[in-house]
Amino acid sequence: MKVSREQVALNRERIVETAAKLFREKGYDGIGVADLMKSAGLTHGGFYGHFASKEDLLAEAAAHALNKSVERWQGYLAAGRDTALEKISDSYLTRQHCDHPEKGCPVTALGADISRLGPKARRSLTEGASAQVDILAQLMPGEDDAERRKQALANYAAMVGAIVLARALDDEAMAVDLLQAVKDALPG
Amino acid sequence: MKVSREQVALNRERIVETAAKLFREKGYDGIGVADLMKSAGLTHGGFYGHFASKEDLLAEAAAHALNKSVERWQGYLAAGRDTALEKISDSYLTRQHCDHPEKGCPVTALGADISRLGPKARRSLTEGASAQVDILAQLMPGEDDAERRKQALANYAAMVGAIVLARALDDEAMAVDLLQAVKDALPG
DNA sequence: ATTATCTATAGATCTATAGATAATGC
DNA sequence: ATTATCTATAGATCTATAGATAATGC
Repeated sequence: MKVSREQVALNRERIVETAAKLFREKGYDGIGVADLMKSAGLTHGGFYGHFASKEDLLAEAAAHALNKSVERWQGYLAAGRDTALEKISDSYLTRQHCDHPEKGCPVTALGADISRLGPKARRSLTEGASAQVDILAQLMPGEDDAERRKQALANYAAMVGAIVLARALDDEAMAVDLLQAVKDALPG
Repeated sequence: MKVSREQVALNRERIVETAAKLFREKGYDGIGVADLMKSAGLTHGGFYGHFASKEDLLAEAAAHALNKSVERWQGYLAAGRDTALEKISDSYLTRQHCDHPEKGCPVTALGADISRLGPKARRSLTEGASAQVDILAQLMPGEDDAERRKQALANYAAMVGAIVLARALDDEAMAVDLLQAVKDALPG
């Protein structure tokens, strides 16, 4: 039942990607290690050869998902500073994002869970959020870097809050209004 | 072991208040019915005489906590339209609020959990959030009601996002910057 | 007599570990 | 020979229910 080193690496990556999806969809406590490994095509007991604990996996899964998000924003930035903010906002502030947490921003789906967990998971989230704020800061108006970073922080908070709220609301019209209000409040 | 009708009502209220505190502190899945009842000074089995399910209790606990928050904001509003927004922001956008989710805004502590639960819990959150947005709308600049509501929605999202993010961050300085950035972005 | 709370438990989870198995890689 | 994954299980939870108990309120 041993597999090649290459397969080990693929299995580990598969566990991380499955976890990134299922944790965002169901929350940290909403999916167990056994079901998660089953989704990844492996058995329960094999998990602990790859990770020391479920919490360690969350830290890695959050980092993985945040990295992909950061890379996408960097792509928007590289494609042109004048359209990047619009691309970010058009992908982030949508019903599509609300309806698919499993593919969306880990901060909105897992922020509250992570705030109750240990330093590893919180570090992953902090690094991802910092990177996203840094990108936003390059797209903000402002006299100096400090002012642009301040604008980036405030607008990032609004984007995160809009998705958390819109997902929890039982009022479709209000959710749509909320997304639009935050979109229209962005600079530019 | 039967108690008076008055005591029944007090016990029920005690369960709701204990739940409002513990759910916000530990998350919906972070506290069990047995421990919750123990904290309220009752036994596990007694719970199901008061509530049909754990999820029903969350809906009631969230409504209870949101009502208290709404009443506080209404108090600020009644005390003077010119200082109300500052009072709201000074109580909401603080480290104190970040450090004490058990006494804080239920949207920030339970929004992600509630978005995965049934209509009762989501309805409670929607009604509370709507009431808070209505209050904020009265404190926003703008030509007409629609414009003020739009401002209120965007600023409410920023406040919610700031707390969710600041709690999850592993970087004290960044958390403080974030709270200040949202505070400074409020109108007035 | 009614009923709110109690004790006890069913049945289903959960994380983590122990030891067996079998394929890789020296 | 080493080791990645497997099966099986320990031990601790979890929600919800059944039936006993004892105090209220007719």
